[in-house]
Amino acid sequence: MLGKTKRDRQAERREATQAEIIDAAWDMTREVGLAQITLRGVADRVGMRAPSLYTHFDSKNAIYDAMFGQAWTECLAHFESVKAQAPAGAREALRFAAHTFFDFAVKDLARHQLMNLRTIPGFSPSEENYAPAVATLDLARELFFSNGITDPEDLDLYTALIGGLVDAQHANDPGGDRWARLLDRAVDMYADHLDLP
Amino acid sequence: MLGKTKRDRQAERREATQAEIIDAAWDMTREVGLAQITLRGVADRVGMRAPSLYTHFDSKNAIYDAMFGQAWTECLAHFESVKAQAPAGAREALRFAAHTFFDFAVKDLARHQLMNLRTIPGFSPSEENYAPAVATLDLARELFFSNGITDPEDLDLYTALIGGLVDAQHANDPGGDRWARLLDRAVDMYADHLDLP
DNA sequence: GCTGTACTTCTAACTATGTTAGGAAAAACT
DNA sequence: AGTTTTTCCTAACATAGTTAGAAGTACAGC
Repeated sequence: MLGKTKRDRQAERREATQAEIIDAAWDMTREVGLAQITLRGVADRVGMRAPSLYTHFDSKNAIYDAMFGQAWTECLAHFESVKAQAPAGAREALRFAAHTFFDFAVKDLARHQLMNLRTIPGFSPSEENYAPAVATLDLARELFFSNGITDPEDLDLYTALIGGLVDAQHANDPGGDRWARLLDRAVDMYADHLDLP
Repeated sequence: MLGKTKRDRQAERREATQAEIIDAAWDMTREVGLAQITLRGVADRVGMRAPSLYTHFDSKNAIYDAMFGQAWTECLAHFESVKAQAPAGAREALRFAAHTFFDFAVKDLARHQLMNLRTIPGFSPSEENYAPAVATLDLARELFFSNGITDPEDLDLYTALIGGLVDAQHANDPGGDRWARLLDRAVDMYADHLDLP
């Protein structure tokens, strides 16, 4: 029997090519840095010439946009994959979430740069590729809710706190742990502030 | 009577020209954004052609470097000018410092971007122009010391906390106050954590 | 006052990069 | 088989930072 819906080989190949292009873009990013990738370099890695990339992406920023979406989709998937392992107590849950995010951010600096820092001049994510970032935050919101933390400002304070530690670590001691080791203390401070058990 | 040391008109003019150039660079920054300034644009504003700037600065990044130094020098001066107004209690002093820094950062986003965010690809400040940033942090360290907070980790946590709020405000709600209004709460949380009166 | 030296600015040009125009080749459809 | 659509190419443009080398300017010493 044939597949129910006839496969669209053309669309499949197109998607595969696009995936190949962003993979190549990540490759080059890890070699030369996020801002230093060039269309000619990316094209080389997939055996094309630069202008051909325009068949698949409207601009260089559109490539960044796709990378942004992919990174946050990964992040969302990661959070969902460890969601079940979240411990029971509110305090422990917040600590777990903090570590999950922090480790993910520190694991790949270029990725973190694209996801969380406004580092590419002129680039801002499209609505479409911003969606998984929103979804990830929703997941955090959910976790907070299920632990009785419902005030949006509480979550804002938490994200600023954890984000501040990540950024400080990234900017002032990359590869080290000067701020990483403050993470548990920070979460405890926050949990105490909310009178969590 | 003549001045004791003969004036070096050449050096004077040179410095004046350099100052004019960074002023023009700030001008253009405020019009088009920090990353979008061009040597030709800056040169135009001082009645020159782009290559002439190389008589005064080694590269575009050297101009950013000078701007960086100037911005932190301003910041240091600002901190020193309000230092005397710092209130007596430790908690109040921390709150005062937080507001001073936060307001300074939010007042000029481009400046904050250059001072605190790694936003210009390939640029990192020279030792020389990083000095006023270090001096500013020393001032904070001093304030902490004089309020009995001596553990370096305590200061690290504080800077990450305040920096996190600034960055969150800047990235997610520029011009608004979604994180700005959490500032006092954050400082109180921190002060409670350190058992400050 | 003239002249040589050092400094400043200029024009012309190079290189790298994102991007567009328009045509050839490949694939898909009828 | 012929037509259309899609993909990729070459050629070229515009903008940017930067370099080379000539022309102009300021000033010290004779």
